[in-house]
Amino acid sequence: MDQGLKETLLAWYRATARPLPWRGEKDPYRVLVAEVLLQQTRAAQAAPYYHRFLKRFPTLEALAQAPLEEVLKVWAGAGYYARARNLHRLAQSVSELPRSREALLALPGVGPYTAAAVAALAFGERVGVVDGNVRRVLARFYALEDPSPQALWRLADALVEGVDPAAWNQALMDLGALVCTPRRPRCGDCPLSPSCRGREDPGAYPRPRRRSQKEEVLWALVLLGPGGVYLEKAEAGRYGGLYGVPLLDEKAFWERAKALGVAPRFLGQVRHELTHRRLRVRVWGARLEAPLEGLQDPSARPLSKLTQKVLGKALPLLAHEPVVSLPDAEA
DNA sequence: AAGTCGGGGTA
DNA sequence: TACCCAGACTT
Repeated sequence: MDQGLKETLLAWYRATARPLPWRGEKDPYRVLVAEVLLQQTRAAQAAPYYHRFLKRFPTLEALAQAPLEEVLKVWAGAGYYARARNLHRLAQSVSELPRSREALLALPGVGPYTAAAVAALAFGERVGVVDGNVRRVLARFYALEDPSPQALWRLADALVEGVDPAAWNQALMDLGALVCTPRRPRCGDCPLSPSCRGREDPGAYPRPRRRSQKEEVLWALVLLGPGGVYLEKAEAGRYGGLYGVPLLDEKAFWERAKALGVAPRFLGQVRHELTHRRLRVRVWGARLEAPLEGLQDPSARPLSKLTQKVLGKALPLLAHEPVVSLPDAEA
């Protein structure tokens, strides 16, 4: 790509840039928060969380001093909760963000993309940034069916010569998001189109990755009693750090119901889609008249969207359920 | 290298 | 429905 074409893309960017909340931001902490939120997340989806997060945790120090549960409450709904846990750990591990890509890469939750993005956008380091958009733009421009990450990073680093790193990298990402889209790219509006080797068959570059989606059936136990809903905190792994109703396979579900001494009834089903899983949750519940350790107010805890769906199904039904006496736990 | 981790948008 | 999104970490 010659210098003239780069200038053309930069001019397109100046005229077309999306007015995103973090656009032009130079404060490294705020850039970091944006980049972590943007991992595998569309800009439009990340934007409201970006505002909420920075209002509640305006500085690295404020984040470090907050309890993890508070951090997760702000993150709740955004998905990939390890990002929030890692960001919190990061804040507690350094008092100031390092200024180089190399040093940033050592931080928890900061991989090649985030390290390069913070280095280039906040500190102006001359490094290329490769995200899903840039991968697609470069694969098409150079007609690469299955480019290796190493090849893409080398290309991106080479391309940032002679341009402003912050503007250039964001221009490439915006081009991918607005024009060089995965399907039906708008080649007629693309400033790179005259030199693009993939223009005749953009769908071929890069080759689509197929992913399998597995079915998973889970059983949810919703107990409503004095003091609220029975919630437990998930450990590491899926929904780690968040609160939710017990979500188990069939066998464990009945064991748990027996251990808690409850006789739940079927309330309905909830579907939930993840990238690699198709969850079908059978929702069972009961009302309790006696207090039970673990009954609490769900709105006071960080909850996943899945838990919100399950509660949304169960609570209206349980609210009309007559209070039944607890069966004997030994029965 | 392959699996796992959320949730939502698009064609 | 299938694929993807301003990826990172574990196995």
